[in-house]
Amino acid sequence: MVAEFERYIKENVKLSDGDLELIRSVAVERTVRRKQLLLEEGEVCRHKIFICKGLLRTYRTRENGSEHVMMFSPETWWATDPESLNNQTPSLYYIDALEDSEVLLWTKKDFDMLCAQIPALKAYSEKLISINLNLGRQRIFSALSATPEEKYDEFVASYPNIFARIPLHMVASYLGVSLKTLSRIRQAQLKR
Amino acid sequence: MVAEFERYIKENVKLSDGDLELIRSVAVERTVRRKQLLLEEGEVCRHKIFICKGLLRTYRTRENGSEHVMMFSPETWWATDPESLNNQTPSLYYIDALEDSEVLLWTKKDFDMLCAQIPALKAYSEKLISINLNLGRQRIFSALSATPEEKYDEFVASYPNIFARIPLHMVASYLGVSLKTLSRIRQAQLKR
DNA sequence: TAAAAATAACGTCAAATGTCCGCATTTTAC
DNA sequence: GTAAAATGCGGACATTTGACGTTATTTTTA
Repeated sequence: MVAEFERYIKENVKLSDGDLELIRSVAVERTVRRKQLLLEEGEVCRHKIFICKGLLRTYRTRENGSEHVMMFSPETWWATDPESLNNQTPSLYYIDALEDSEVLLWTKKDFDMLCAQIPALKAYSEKLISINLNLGRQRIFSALSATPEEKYDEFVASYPNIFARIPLHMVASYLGVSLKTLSRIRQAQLKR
Repeated sequence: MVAEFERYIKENVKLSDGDLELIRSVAVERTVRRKQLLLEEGEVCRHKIFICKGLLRTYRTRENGSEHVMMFSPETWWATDPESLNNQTPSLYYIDALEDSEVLLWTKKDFDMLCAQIPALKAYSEKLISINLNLGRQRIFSALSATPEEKYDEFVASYPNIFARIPLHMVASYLGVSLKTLSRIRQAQLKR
């Protein structure tokens, strides 16, 4: 399971063998079964999660119980609730597995230590944050300005790999439209 | 004009007198008239902007010319396009002044230098980024799950100060609803 | 101060969207 | 292997929303 992470991290961060060993030494391996939760609302998020294999979903609910998908995390991506993790406050999010998955976990304490020891990792971590910020902005703009069909097309084009692996009602939830609307869009596109 | 910034920064970052002087020495003061642009689509964003006085708006347009407000920045807030600033790529955004404003500007180069020299500033900058990330997430969740009326109520409650200073059609644009819908909501609330 | 622009409400109408329902098919779990 | 659950389509209906045009009022600008 660690092999996937090694490949990923070597591609993205220039590390000495010692650095890599250090990072690995504080990582915890874990397998997660489909539908299993890694984080629950109200709980304090304890880890940064790297997905070696599988697919995670981060979502949030409203008082009425409706679920709203914030993010999908397939292999070689990360998942966590940074707000809860950094501030040690109860999380508003759920993270669960859409497929049986293999993940690596780091506690905040250990990850902070790693960043302090390994400047290149710290820099990469900052880069990821900045990418996330941009993706978030893009999504807000899309939510404000795009039609449901445009949102759908964007999603399929941006995440073809993920798209094929998740049920449509979760795509709808991610896009902020009803499954009904998504069905209609797909029907209309089929007829062309 | 610098006085506002001094008060702000002293409240939030522990700085030596020398640090403060250094930060000030590379800042450029500028006054902006209402409707004037500080950043235009296609241009590379050159500055981090601190608003001492006034109100800025960051927005983006679609091919059809529609405007979508990403952010309002009143006094003691910041504005910039981090993506364009960091990567020196053409921006997708406009930044303009909704009121006659007074701002301080730092180039990326100078701000990077400041962060390298002053760890406390770097840390604060990171904290701001993380706050922004959380606000972005919150807004996405709201876009996905809230009704127009809930979005409106949230906005008024969260930014009462800003709300009173901007035209309703810009509130509507920020919320991602039409002015018509916003009018209806307000009328309905008046009748209660 | 007068003309022009911006702002926001309102009415009407058509289109888009959501909710609720059932149904068929596939997938999952015991 | 079978029962149960999940998935996704479709119809009917009510509601919401947006587009467009009009008007009144306020604000800006020359």
